[in-house]
Amino acid sequence: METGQFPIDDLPGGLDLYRTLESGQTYLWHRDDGEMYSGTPSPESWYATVVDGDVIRVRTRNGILEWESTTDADPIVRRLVRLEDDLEAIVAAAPDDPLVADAYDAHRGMRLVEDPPFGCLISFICSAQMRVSRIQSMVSALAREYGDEIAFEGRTYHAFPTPAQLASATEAELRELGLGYRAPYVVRTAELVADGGAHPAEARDLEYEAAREYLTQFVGVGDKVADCVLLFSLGFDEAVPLDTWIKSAIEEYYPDCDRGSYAETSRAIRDRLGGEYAGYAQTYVFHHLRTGD
DNA sequence: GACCAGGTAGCAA
DNA sequence: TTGCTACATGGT
Repeated sequence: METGQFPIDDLPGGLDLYRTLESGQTYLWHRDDGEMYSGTPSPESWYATVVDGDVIRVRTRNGILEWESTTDADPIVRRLVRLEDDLEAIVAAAPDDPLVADAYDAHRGMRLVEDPPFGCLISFICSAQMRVSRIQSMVSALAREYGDEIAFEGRTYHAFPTPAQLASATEAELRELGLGYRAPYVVRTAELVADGGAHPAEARDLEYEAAREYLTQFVGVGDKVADCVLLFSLGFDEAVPLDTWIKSAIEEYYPDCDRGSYAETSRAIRDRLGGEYAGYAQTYVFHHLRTGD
């Protein structure tokens, strides 16, 4: 086992793992001590994920971010929870807006995540018309049924399935796991990636709106899911997914940003939320409104 | 038993 | 292009 740590005090803006990993941005982590999204974790509890076959566990205790892994996870942890982000500067540069300010104040230390592209893509295909706790259980089921098992420190972890592993699933099997009408979307998208027809990571090299358009070629991916993948996996911090919560926020707080179409409303709200880091503001507002605190 | 959840595909006009 | 509507499922 390899281990390491980061002093959180050295991170501008800090780090709140609970808010970062249980705010509905990522479904590729789980808490070792029980179910996600059901009560707050104890300070002792670990969050675990599998990246490229390596188990990575993290927790924060006494002002220290600790990790344990099957490999040298230092650079991986930095990337997954975006430790390099100057969160303090991002908050300081946020638009002068009461809702955004309240959201940032209420959830100090929440960072964006950077999920692996394929897992992120499938997660958000599953997310359509679903509550976050159920998305988590659907993604966990996919890992349990189709992903590699990896033993680490007396526990068994499940990697998110590769495109080929997921493409081997049938629609009927995935319906059995409770994916409902998303089942064929997941299978067809996995097949497309497994066959080499396209890969979500290829969107990284494109300009923002072209990248969003690129991602919609995957089955089950519309503008909103595409924005989630751009924001939570591909480094497009300006992406603002227009989900039900943000739409109601637009209706209540930014009615002039409602331009009818997704593309035009997206431009208006991105501009309103500060442009470059609009997605950061969106993630805080989403979490703030959804949790009510 | 409605109503809702980080929406999208398919089709008509 | 834009505007419907069907689509699964579990929790409140």
